[in-house]
Amino acid sequence: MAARQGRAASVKDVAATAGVSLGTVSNVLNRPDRVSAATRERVERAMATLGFVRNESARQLRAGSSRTLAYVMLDAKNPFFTDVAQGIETAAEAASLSLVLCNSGHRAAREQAHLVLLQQQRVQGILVTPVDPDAPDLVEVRRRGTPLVIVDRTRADATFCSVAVDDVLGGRLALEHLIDRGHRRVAFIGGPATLGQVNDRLQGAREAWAAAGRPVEDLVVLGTEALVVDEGRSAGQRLAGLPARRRPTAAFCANDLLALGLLQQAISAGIRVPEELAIVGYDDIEFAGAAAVPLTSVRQPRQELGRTAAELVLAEAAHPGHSHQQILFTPELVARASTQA
Amino acid sequence: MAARQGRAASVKDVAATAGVSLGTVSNVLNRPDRVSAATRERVERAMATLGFVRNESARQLRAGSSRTLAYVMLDAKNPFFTDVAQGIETAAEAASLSLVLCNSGHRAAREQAHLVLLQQQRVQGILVTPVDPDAPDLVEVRRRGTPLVIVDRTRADATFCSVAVDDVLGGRLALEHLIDRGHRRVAFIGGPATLGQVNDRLQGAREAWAAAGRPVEDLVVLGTEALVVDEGRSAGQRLAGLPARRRPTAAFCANDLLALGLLQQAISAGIRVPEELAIVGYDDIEFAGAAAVPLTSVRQPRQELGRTAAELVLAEAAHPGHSHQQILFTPELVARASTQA
DNA sequence: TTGTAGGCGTTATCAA
DNA sequence: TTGATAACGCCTACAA
Repeated sequence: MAARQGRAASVKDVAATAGVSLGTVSNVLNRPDRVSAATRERVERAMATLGFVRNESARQLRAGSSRTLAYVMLDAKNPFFTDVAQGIETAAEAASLSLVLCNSGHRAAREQAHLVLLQQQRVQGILVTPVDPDAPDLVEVRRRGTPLVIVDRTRADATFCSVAVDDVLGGRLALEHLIDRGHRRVAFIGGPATLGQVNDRLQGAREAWAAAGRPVEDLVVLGTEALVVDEGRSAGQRLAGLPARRRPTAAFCANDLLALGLLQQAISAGIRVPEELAIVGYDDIEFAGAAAVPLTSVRQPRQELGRTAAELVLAEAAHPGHSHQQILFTPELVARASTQA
Repeated sequence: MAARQGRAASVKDVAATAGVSLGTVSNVLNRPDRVSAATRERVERAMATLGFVRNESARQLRAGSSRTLAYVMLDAKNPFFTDVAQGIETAAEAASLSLVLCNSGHRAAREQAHLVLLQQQRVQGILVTPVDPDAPDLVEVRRRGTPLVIVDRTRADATFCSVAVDDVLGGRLALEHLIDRGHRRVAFIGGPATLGQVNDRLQGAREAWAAAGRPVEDLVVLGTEALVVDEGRSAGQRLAGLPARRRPTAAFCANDLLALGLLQQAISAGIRVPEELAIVGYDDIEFAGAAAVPLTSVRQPRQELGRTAAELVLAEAAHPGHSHQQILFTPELVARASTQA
């Protein structure tokens, strides 16, 4: 058994069973070339029989810092964030750091608990998609010495590095696409308005609409309680309830879940998509292309977002005095059947 | 600034600036009642100004074990596993442990690397959905002293605790449902056959079919390369290509992604669901209910799976000599529009 | 109530 | 090539 009376085997135990000194064991581990082949083999055999595993806490204590990066996700069940995480992992792997994932699930208290834990673990850097990007907690993290980068949000004051996607531009792209296809009456579906992303997308939509010289009242805004499928469905019902001449021929949804709900409602009500109702979503989640009518959507460069964030946090770790950058990525419209007959 | 010449503030630094001894600082941290209010406040102020953060490595080194549990996921992008993770998190939180998530992404080497790291970190226990449940690596983990429980898989020899769902039963439930609804010719869609889960579901389907006295040849098996949307689509094309009198009136797909692909293909080919083709999926992923035609599916108790696995690993940590249990959960059929006219 | 000392496991330096 | 030793930061007896 590996554990001798409850505690795992240590270098000392290995040294004892191999009949060498503790320093020699350490050399086998860290500079094997300094050890003669014979002793090395004896030590390695001892390690195998004892089931020796290096104690990372002790290493880290000695080294003063860990070899890990952390990402505190806003919602582990949202594919958007898992894609971002994958991008981070790529960069972490390249820097031979390991990545630990934490999930706040939209709960500020949980996020804070994770942040404390991660600082205590002396991670090299923290990436976080915060519940509230303007929370003062984040400043405290950096003051205490851990580099921190904000992902998919931006802070009003520019006191942090951050990477995000230009949601205003995304909204503009969506509407320009619909305008190009000849729609003269369009619905924006999304909410609550307190979400920065929703607002930005709506603002972009309005800008494009105005730029095309269309009257404001022809861009109908339907609010939702949340960005979920159900709300898309009920928005669809409200849409269907409008008098025919006021009814939009196209809808731009603030995310794909809303769009899928809307699509489902339309299909079950016998409304043809895109002939009678064109739909544009946002996020281009995996299921967007797999929907009954494949969904046109605004795609964000998710993996790249993560990769870049990881690089920023490493840069900050290397040069603590560096100046903070707010990087804004450009979204891209992916046209599919839901907007073209 | 927190860091004095690169290194973070330690209890010693706090003691120095507060003008007390190191032991007193430790007491403020761990038994505040033993410290007079006045000194405590002085110490706390010192901590605040220095930006003191406990060093978890040092604590852990002294304590001999960490307060964390780990889950090595097979695929972080699959909602099934994130649900399982959420169940684990619930149990971890209840035991006031924190959970770290790792992702193997179906890569054995990556899984192994994670396992090594986690052992080095002296996590209290490891939960893993392994790339290969019969791999010998897993035995080595336990031999080296870290409790390990297998999630959503079972090992041929019963040398580990494991929690999984009865896939044979799941297959049976799906077919019984279709038989109940009068279908006399049914397709099973799924593959590759090397996946244990696929085989089990097919076996269950066959059992139910035989039990209903239906001829073997009326259960048509359509193989797929993988359990993804695209494969479901192409299976749908093969299905449509069958001569009308040989064409099944219902399909049981080995997972929901296949079912969504099949549904999409059917809708675009103008086949009515469920009137001309009934569809049953498996997993009941979030989008199953949000599909164009809401999908009947076999649901697995995902969160409960995770919760139970966490409890098992904690039990094993508490009683290293305990006997291993293979827990098999019961799936449940969720009937929706895709099978009822 | 506060201070002192020893040790957790690892690594690196220095001496043999 | 190998061995002895000190140090990383924290916690807890035990002593004052």
